[in-house]
Amino acid sequence: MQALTLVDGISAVLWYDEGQDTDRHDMGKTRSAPTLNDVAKAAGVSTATVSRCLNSPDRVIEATRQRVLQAVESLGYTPNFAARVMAAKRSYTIGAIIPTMDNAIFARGLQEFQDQLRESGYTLLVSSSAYDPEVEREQIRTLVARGADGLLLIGHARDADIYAYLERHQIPSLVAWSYDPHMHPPSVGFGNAAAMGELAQRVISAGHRRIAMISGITQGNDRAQARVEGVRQAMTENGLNADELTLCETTYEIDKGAEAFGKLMARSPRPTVVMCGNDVLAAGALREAQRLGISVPDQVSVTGFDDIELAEIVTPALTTVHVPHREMGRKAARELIAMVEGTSEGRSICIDTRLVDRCSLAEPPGAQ
Amino acid sequence: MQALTLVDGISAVLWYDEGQDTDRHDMGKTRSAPTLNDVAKAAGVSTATVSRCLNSPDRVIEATRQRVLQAVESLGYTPNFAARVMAAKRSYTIGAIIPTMDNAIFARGLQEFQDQLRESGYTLLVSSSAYDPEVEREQIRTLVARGADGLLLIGHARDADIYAYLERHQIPSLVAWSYDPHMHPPSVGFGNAAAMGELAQRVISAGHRRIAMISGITQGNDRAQARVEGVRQAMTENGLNADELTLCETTYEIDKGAEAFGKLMARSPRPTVVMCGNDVLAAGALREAQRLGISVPDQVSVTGFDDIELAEIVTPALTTVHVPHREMGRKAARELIAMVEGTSEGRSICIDTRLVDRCSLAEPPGAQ
DNA sequence: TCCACCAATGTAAGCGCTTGCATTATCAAT
DNA sequence: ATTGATAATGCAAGCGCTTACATTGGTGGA
Repeated sequence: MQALTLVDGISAVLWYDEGQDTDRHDMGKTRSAPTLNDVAKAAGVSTATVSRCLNSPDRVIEATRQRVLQAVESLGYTPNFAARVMAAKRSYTIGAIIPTMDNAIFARGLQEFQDQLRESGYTLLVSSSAYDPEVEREQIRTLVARGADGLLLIGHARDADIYAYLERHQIPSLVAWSYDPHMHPPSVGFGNAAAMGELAQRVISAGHRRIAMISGITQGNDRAQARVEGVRQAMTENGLNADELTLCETTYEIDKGAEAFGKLMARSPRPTVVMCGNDVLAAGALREAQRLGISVPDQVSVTGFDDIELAEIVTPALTTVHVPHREMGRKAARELIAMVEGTSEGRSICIDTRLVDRCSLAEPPGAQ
Repeated sequence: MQALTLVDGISAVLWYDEGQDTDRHDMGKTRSAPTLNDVAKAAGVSTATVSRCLNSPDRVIEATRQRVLQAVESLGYTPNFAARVMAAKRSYTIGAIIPTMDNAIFARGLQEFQDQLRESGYTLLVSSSAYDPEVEREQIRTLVARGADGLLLIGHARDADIYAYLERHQIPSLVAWSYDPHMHPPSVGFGNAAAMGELAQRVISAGHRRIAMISGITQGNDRAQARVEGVRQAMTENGLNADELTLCETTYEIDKGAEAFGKLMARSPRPTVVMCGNDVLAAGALREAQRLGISVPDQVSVTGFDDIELAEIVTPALTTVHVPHREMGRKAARELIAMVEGTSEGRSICIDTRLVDRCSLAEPPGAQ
C-alpha cells in the first residue's frame, strides 16, 4: 500500500468517453469544460494573454487582466493540469517516498516538508514503500511519471540503476533522514552513526560492558546500519570488543521490540543494557520488561532513538537521541526547491541531534 | 492539510529548466528521457504500434511486440503520464475527498476502496478536507485538475455549484458513508438515520427516558444530521417528546467527547444514557466517566457508532452500530468504476449495518 | 488466378497549454 | 511631428501521446 499527500493544487479538465456508447438519448447539453481558448475568445484576446494573466499577471496590463479574469470567472474555467505540465515541462509537484507511514518519525518530518513546499507553491505527493526496494523502485517511476519536478528519498541505500534513471530523467533528488556529504544524491539529515555513537559512549561511560542492541533490519537501510556501526565504533574506541555486541534485528514494530527484548533477556549472561534502533522498538522492550518483571533501569537499561512523543510517555521515560525532524523537513524542502529551480547544485546539510537524558538509562546493576 | 493516496501507477518524463541558466560546464550527456518516438525508431515501427503494444498488446503481432518491448526495455522508456492523459482523456485515476484521515473509519473503508481500484488498474488519489467545505471545494478542483476520472465524496451535503462543476466537467461521482437513493449523486452507504434509530429503539426499550446525545457537528454533515434524526424519530415513535433530547454538538475528538460528557453529567436531572455520534466520542465519554467516578453502565449508559477497533478495547466495551466499512469500500469502488467506464449510470447501494450489543448499555439506574 | 476480407501497421490530427519570437501600441525625447 | 525604446499582445510551434482512418499484405473461396 502506498499513500500520497497533496497540498494545494492547480486544476484541469477531463471527461470520460468509452467505446461502449450506450444509446443514451439525453445527450442534452454536451457543452464540455471550457478551455483556454474559450476564455480567450470570451475576453477577446489571444490564448497567450490568458495564459500570461494566469501565470505572470504583471506581464499583462490591468484592463486586459480584468477582462480575462472575468471571463475565467464567468466560464468557470479551470486550467488543465496535464496540458500545463506538458507545455511547461514543470508540474510544481514534488514526490517523496518514505518507507512507512506507520511511524511518527516520517510523519512529523514530512508534515513540515510539505508545509514548506506549499509555501513555495509546490504540491507534495507522498507514497510509502513498506521498506520494499521493489515497491520503492516502482513508486519512483510512478512519481516521475506523474511529473514530479523533484524527489525526496529516505537514505542512500538503493540500486544504482535507480539513480541512473533519475539522472536520465533529469529529476533532482535529495536524500533525507541520513547525512553523508560524499554520497550522491546530496543529503539533508543527521549522522546516524555519530548520534548513536554518542549515545553508546554515554552508555559505556555509565559502566555498561555487556551491551545488546535491537536494531531495525539493516539490509537496505543505511540508517539502521549506521546506528549499529555507531555502537560498534564506540565500543572499539573504549577498548571493548565490538564483536561482543549482541545484535538482534527486527522490523520496526512495538511487538517485535518486545519479542526481541524477551530473547535478549533469556541469554546468559544477560546484557546490562539494551540499545534500541528507535523509540518504537524501545517502547516494546519496556513493555516486555514490565511483563517479565524486570525493572528498568535498575536491572537493565534501555535506550531509544528519535525522541518521538512516545519516548516521554512510556515508563520509565526513554533516554534517547533527539532528532529535530521538523528542522530537517524544512531544510530539505528549501534545498530541494533550490535544486529544482536551478539555484542550487545540491548541497548536503547536517542536522544536529542531541542526547536526551531521561530515566531508562542508569548504571548497570551491582555497580557502585 | 490534505493527503493523497496513490496506488500503482503509470509513468512519465519531465525535466526541469529554469530561466536562471547557471553557467554549468558539465553539460555532458544531455540526452533526455526517451519518448514514444525514440522507441518507435529503435524498434523500426510507428509510434502507433508502440502505443498499441503498451495499451492493447493483443492488437499487435507477437514478433513486433517482442521487438518493441525490447526497445522499451533497453531505452528505459517510461511513458509520459501527462501526455497520455491529454491524448486519451483518461487518467485511470480516481479521486477521493474525505473529511479527515485521523479517523479510523475512513481509513478502513478507503483501504478497501483503494485495493479494489488497484485490481482494476486504477490509482487512488485521496485528500482530506478537515471538514471544511471551502477546502473540499478546492480539493475537488485540484483532483479534477489532476485528471481524476471519477470522484468519491463523503455524504451528500455540499453546495449545488460543486455538483454543477462536476457535471460540467463530466466527472462521474459517487457518495459514500451515506445512503439516499433519491439524491444525486448516487450513494453507496448505509442509512445513518435508520441505523441510529435502531440503536435508539434498543435504548428506549431498555427503559431509558432521559436521553442525551453527543453528536458530531451537524452543519454540513448529513451523516451527523441523520444520526440525530434517527434518535429523534425513535423517540417520537415511542411516544417520547423528541424535543427533550439533550443534544451536544462537538467535533469528533476523544477529548471533545470527554468534555461533552462532563457537561451532560453536570445537568440535572442527569440523562440516564448518552448516545454518541461515533465510537471516538463514546470513548471520550467513557474516559470522562471513569475520571468522574461515574460507573458505566450502572449509573449511566453510553453507546457508540461505527464499531471500530476502539469499541472493543475500551472498558466497558461499547454497545454500538457495526458498519461494514470494507464491504462499503469494495462496492463503492466497483460502482464508481462502472460509472467511469460507462457501464453504469450510477446505482445507489445500501449497506446493512448491525447492532452490536456489548456492555456499555444497560437499564437505567433504579429500573427493576 | 482473382477478389473480398480481415488483421497488422502506418499516417497524421489533435488533446490544452506555454513560450520564443514577431508585431503592434505607447510614450518620452528630440 | 518623428524616432527609438519599451511594454503589451498576438502568432504559432511544439510538449508526448492516442486513435480514427488509410494502407498494406496475407488468407481462403470461387
